[in-house]
Amino acid sequence: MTTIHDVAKRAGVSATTAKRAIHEPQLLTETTLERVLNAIHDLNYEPDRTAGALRRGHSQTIGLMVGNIIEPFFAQLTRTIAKAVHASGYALIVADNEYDSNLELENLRMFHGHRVGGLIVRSAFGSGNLEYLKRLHDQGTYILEIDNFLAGSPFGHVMLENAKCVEMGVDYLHDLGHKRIAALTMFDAKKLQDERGQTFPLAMKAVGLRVPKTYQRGTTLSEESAYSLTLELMRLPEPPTAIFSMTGNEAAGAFRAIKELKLRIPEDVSFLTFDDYSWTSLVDPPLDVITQPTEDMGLAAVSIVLEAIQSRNLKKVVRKRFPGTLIRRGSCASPKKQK
Amino acid sequence: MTTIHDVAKRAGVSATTAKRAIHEPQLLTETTLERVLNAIHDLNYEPDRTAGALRRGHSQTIGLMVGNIIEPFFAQLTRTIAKAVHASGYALIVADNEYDSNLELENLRMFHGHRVGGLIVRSAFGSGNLEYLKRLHDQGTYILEIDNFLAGSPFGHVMLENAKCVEMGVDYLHDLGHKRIAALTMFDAKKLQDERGQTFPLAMKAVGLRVPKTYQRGTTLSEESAYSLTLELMRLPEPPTAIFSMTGNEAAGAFRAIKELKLRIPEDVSFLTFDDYSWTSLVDPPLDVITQPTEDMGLAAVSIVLEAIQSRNLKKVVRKRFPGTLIRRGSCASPKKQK
DNA sequence: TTCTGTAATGGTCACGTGTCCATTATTTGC
DNA sequence: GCAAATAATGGACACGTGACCATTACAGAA
Repeated sequence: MTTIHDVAKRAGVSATTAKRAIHEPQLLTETTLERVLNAIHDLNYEPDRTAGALRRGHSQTIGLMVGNIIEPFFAQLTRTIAKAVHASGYALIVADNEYDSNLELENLRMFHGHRVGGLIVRSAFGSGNLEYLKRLHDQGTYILEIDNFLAGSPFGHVMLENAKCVEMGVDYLHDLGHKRIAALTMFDAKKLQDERGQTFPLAMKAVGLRVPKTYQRGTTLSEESAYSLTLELMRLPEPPTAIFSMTGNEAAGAFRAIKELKLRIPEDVSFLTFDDYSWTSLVDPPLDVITQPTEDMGLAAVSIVLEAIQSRNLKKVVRKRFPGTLIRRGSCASPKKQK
Repeated sequence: MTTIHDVAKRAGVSATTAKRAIHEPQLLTETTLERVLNAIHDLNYEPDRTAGALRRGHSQTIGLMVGNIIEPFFAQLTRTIAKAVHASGYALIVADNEYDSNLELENLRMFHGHRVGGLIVRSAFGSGNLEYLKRLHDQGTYILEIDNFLAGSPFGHVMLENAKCVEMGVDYLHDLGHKRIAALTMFDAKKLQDERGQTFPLAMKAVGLRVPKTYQRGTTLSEESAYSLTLELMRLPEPPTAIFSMTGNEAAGAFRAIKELKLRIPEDVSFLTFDDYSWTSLVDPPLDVITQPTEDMGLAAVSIVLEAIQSRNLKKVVRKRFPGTLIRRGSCASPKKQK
């Protein structure tokens, strides 16, 4: 394995000087610098970051824990974050918790073992791992939550303006004349700290509507559970005239169910969902969506984390919110048109 | 930072004994083992893997380089691989090359710097980085290609039976009576080492058909280029009666173009694509697809890489192929029905 | 008891780097 | 032309671990 000593030898300088060519090139003579850089190039030298990490106390590595990499929201986030992280010379270690606290804990241990400098985390529900996150922080890892945050969390976060978005959606449907609106979300909201689920009943109340008990059944955020919940909702004696899906993932299941019931959108039921996934504009009719500035959120997260690490200010807490945008494509209409 | 020495002190044993509790517990007395494990638990000790990596020569880390994390095929692959890798106590560092050799090289350097033990790579086209991969291998990283492989590559790979799948697709369309079949793929096949693109003309020839010059225009594998290519193809004086998309990514663009031209599937044009992405069964009509056993391929890749690393046999070359499956949903029909 | 073999535990060192302090070359001020 | 200041380079050491060798404890055979 080529080391800095090999480089130094070939360039005819000391190891310290060779190191400076990498970290503090302005301290070297032009000719010395060139000699070292040539040696680095000739030998294909690449500094051993595992050694650097040992000396420094943490690796030049950022951990990213998402809910489920397959969901386009997280895939997009991962990609944006990976790119930004690499641009700063850091590596990105990725894991997903599958919304499960136990799996999450295992992955947190893994991040701990690798002494990641920063951790961007989309926590599983349940907040069981907040203590471990605090320990990680005490031990030198900068923590930033993304997309949601744990109750009582002392850490910063980057999030969508969930409440405003839900209000926007409810207002939109209410203005169209809908009274029976069902949300696909987790309804056990107090315990689960899901802003969208928590806001929905409040937003309904604000426009003078209420959520029937029969609509208050939660999903587990999966496509399958949204599918079966939608089937049940639409078979009620008084089915909703509009369905408001709180994630793009659930939307796929709900859409499938509506198609299967041979219901027409928007004639029989209006459909609105979070997340502008590519399929939402390919289906018939194209769907109305509330889209998130995923890329901006990812870049913001990386810049917050790297700034904190590089300034060695692990105590800095940044909390940032991003607005969503409603895109109308024709899947929501006035219920008067409905039979 | 808690180290093994702190653990040893608390357990009243030497550091070496404490280490054995982790690596060779069978060598210790039951009571000694228990004392050490308790100390580990009490102190929340997590071994510093950066130190271990320095000593061992490589980190307990696998690198994964994919084309584009956003594409569901790679997202699914990433997830499967991440899970399997974590289960063996390794971490996964992820990067994507965006099909660009320069970006790929930067990421390879990053992997090199982190001394990854293994690398699963979906190379960008152009094979410009084969030399760097060979150097990485000489230096101690086990390399496995996935989804494609570079011309002249000495490494193992895990791939779909691309030729058989293309033949299957062409046979299917030919049996339905199609003569004018257009493929959405890269047509500069010799240079670009794309099995699907290379096989298509051969498979056509095998059933007595030929590919008109006007159909021999390539895409860049992106949704956008497939969109514009499809527009052009369908506006030809003799447009194809069937379109065969070689990736799910391109299928989205092509489908969008067909919809925009108000053409009906399958009445006006039949549509067949690789990759069973979730939207393909949501649109109207649901699409006929050739699906890949993505999960199996990911698991196979991880097991090959970990086996090689753990047996310290970096020279082992494994080449494994997986079959694709044709799923018929109604987007392909006999051209007789077409106007 | 004494010897021998094995089980159990302890000690030492190097991995390659980043940081700090020390030394040598060169320029500046008078 | 010489001291003082500054620029440029060199040397020493510790980070926490895994690998290897060394030592001690103990059981069984004579």
